[in-house]
Amino acid sequence: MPRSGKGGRYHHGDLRAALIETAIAIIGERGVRGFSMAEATRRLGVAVSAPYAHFADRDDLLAAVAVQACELLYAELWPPGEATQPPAERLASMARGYVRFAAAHRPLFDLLYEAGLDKKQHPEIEAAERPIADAFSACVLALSDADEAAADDLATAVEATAHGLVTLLLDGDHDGTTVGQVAERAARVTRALVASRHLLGSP
Amino acid sequence: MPRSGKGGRYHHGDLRAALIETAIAIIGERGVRGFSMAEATRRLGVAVSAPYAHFADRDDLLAAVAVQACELLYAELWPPGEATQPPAERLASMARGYVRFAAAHRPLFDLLYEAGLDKKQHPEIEAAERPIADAFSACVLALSDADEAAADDLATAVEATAHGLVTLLLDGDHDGTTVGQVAERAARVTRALVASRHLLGSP
DNA sequence: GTCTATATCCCGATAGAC
DNA sequence: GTCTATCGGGATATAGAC
Repeated sequence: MPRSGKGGRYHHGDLRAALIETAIAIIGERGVRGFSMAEATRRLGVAVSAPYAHFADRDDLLAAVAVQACELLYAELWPPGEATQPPAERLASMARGYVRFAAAHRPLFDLLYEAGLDKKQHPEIEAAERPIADAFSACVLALSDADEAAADDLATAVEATAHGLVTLLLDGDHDGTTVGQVAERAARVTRALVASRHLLGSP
Repeated sequence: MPRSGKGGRYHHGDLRAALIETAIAIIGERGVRGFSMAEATRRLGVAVSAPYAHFADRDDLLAAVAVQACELLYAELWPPGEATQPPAERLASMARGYVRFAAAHRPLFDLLYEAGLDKKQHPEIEAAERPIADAFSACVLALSDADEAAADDLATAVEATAHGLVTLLLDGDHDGTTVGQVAERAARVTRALVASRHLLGSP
């Protein structure tokens, strides 16, 4: 950690990036609600006012972290080279990836679903989420013979299941179950939903 | 609201209950993280120190609210007279009830899954959750020919799906979908999972 | 059981110097 | 772009009177 001595001027190479990194660390330790600008500046050894040269306010910094979270999630869901698999297996693979991402980057996962960020005021987040939804739609449409209503039913079911499994895992209901086991479970449930997708539609 | 005048002594009929009620209201408006003891006392017109005659600290009050939430959820999942339905329908019915509860009592639902309460330090909460898990197990075991592993697979899948659907609904991905529609969706996904439950087991 | 008063701490954000 | 200094606010929790 570069410091130019007590009280001296301090120039970080890239304070903006350092703030995002530190925010992730703090969120990991104390949760989103436990994050504060003050704590971040303390850890970096900069003045409390320094972040405001890079971010308008606390939410603006959290939004930047959220964007990074989306990019990482997308990379985990859609690894290069998987595009050749059949849609059902890609879907199961995405469910696995979702679980793995949440477990490996819990602070980021929590931020996305627990931060209460106003996405209307942070369109960057919506833009970063778009590719994820698109990757999903591609798989699901292929399994529904381009029937959009059926595709939506299946997509919602798979998304909800993966999300729900992760939540239950992270909230401590894991009686010794490992991340890998939960990921496999998500994949199996996804296959089961695909198999009985004809039951998912409205009557 | 009974007040004995500005500055005068104030005796609420049941401050403990009033605090729980007010906490629910505040959580509903500002979320769990937006709740504070100070705000609660302000709304009730009592001194900031008054709650400490009934609760050790902020978490202790939130734990009491969580217990009440569990009782309400249990009542919604297990309405009297439904015990006679076949297990699959009871299960679908519970999924519906879960969605309805979350939508109707969002502050309480959020508290249960977002509060980060240390359940080890609040065994009352675990005790209040027990009946819910038990009601669930009863349905699922009947559908699995008493195969405990299979029962656990199905239970986890159904729980996760209902939970995930609710989360997606509450987090704003409802493009005009109503609570009733999501509840029906949860019921249908549950039936689909029951139908393909043979796919849920580990290989 | 409730009040008044207070101690202690943390936070977000800004102004102005350099 | 970063620092120093500061304002204004809100939080939890305790002590002691009644």
